[in-house]
Amino acid sequence: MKLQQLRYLVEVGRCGLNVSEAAELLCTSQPGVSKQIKLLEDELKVVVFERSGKRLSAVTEPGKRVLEIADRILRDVDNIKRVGEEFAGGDSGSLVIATTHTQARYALPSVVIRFIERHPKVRLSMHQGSPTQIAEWTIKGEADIAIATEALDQYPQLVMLPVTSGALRDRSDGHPILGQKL
Amino acid sequence: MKLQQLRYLVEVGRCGLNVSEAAELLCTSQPGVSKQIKLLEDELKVVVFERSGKRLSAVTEPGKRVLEIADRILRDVDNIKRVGEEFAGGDSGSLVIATTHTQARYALPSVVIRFIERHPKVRLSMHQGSPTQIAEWTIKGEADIAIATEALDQYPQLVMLPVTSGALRDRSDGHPILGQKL
DNA sequence: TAAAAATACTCCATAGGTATTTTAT
DNA sequence: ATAAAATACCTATGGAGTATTTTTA
Repeated sequence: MKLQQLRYLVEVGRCGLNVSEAAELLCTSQPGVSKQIKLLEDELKVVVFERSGKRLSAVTEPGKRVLEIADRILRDVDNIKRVGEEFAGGDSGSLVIATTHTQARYALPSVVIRFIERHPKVRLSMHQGSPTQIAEWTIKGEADIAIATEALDQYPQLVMLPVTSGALRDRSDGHPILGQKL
Repeated sequence: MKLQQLRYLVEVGRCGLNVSEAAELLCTSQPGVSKQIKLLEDELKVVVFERSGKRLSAVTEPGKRVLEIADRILRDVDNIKRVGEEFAGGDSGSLVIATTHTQARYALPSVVIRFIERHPKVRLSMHQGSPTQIAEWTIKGEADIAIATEALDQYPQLVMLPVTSGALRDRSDGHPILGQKL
């Protein structure tokens, strides 16, 4: 099994089973993609794509599972490539979090601990206040981000990112800003 | 980046940074392992292993993170290889779970749903009872496994597997029997 | 008939092996 | 003195490209 093969597989899945289109996007040749996909299917002994004659027509049940895992692997490959940048000079500075007492006490501690471990060069500070206060701090630039469950949507000057428990459960690659799971 | 390189990396980590020993276990040559590890370090721009002269002496901080992700990738590679077997003929039959009312209501539903999705050919049935009852059912062979938080350790005829929340959190590859995370 | 997949072949980059040297216990 | 890692070099596998044929929508 080669990582390339997983890339080919996933890209073909994304392109609605159009091998030629996938090859185009991957900057490679169509025969190469066809060949590697077959080799991988042989190795895994799993038919990932149903064929009607020569065209690919559907993703089989086991194929869906294979694509799912392949996708996770490729995301992890991206993660591993980012480790260098994270620990390089760029990953230093300071981050000011404004949040409510509740968040600071319950949701954040575990996240903060991991954030510090992972970004040791970042000076992290937290300011606690009411939802209104933390929003205003963030607007003034006194804080970089505000974390709360209410009131933040009242401020059009702020970009709001949803952090529902559902969204977090579904994102195995972590929150886009926090870079980790809660 | 090649999967082999990740294997080499992880194995060297496991062998206490002894490249020769790792090469032995991997059934390959020491120079090959040394070379591939360097190539990977160059590509990622991450020094994974600290060197004192020619010997490897420690794992760097970013290196720890790389090893962590590499390990996860390799586990997923194993998972993808198992998909074939899971969906092959072997993965059919029936499984009888004996459990308490509490487990059946709270812990198990989500696990059971995923188990059914993943093993569609397995006829799954659940019997609810007291801890004592379910233990006896399992001993008699009326059930295949018993799931409970108490009393099961009283029966020497049963093999007991711990399923504490801590154990589950730490196993990203899932429970040995359930084959998935709770 | 037009677009997409398979087949046939060719090439060359590189993973991995052997032999050897260097270096750290 | 010994065992481990690096270096040098060589070989051969297989990934990827081009050209072509086959197929089905």
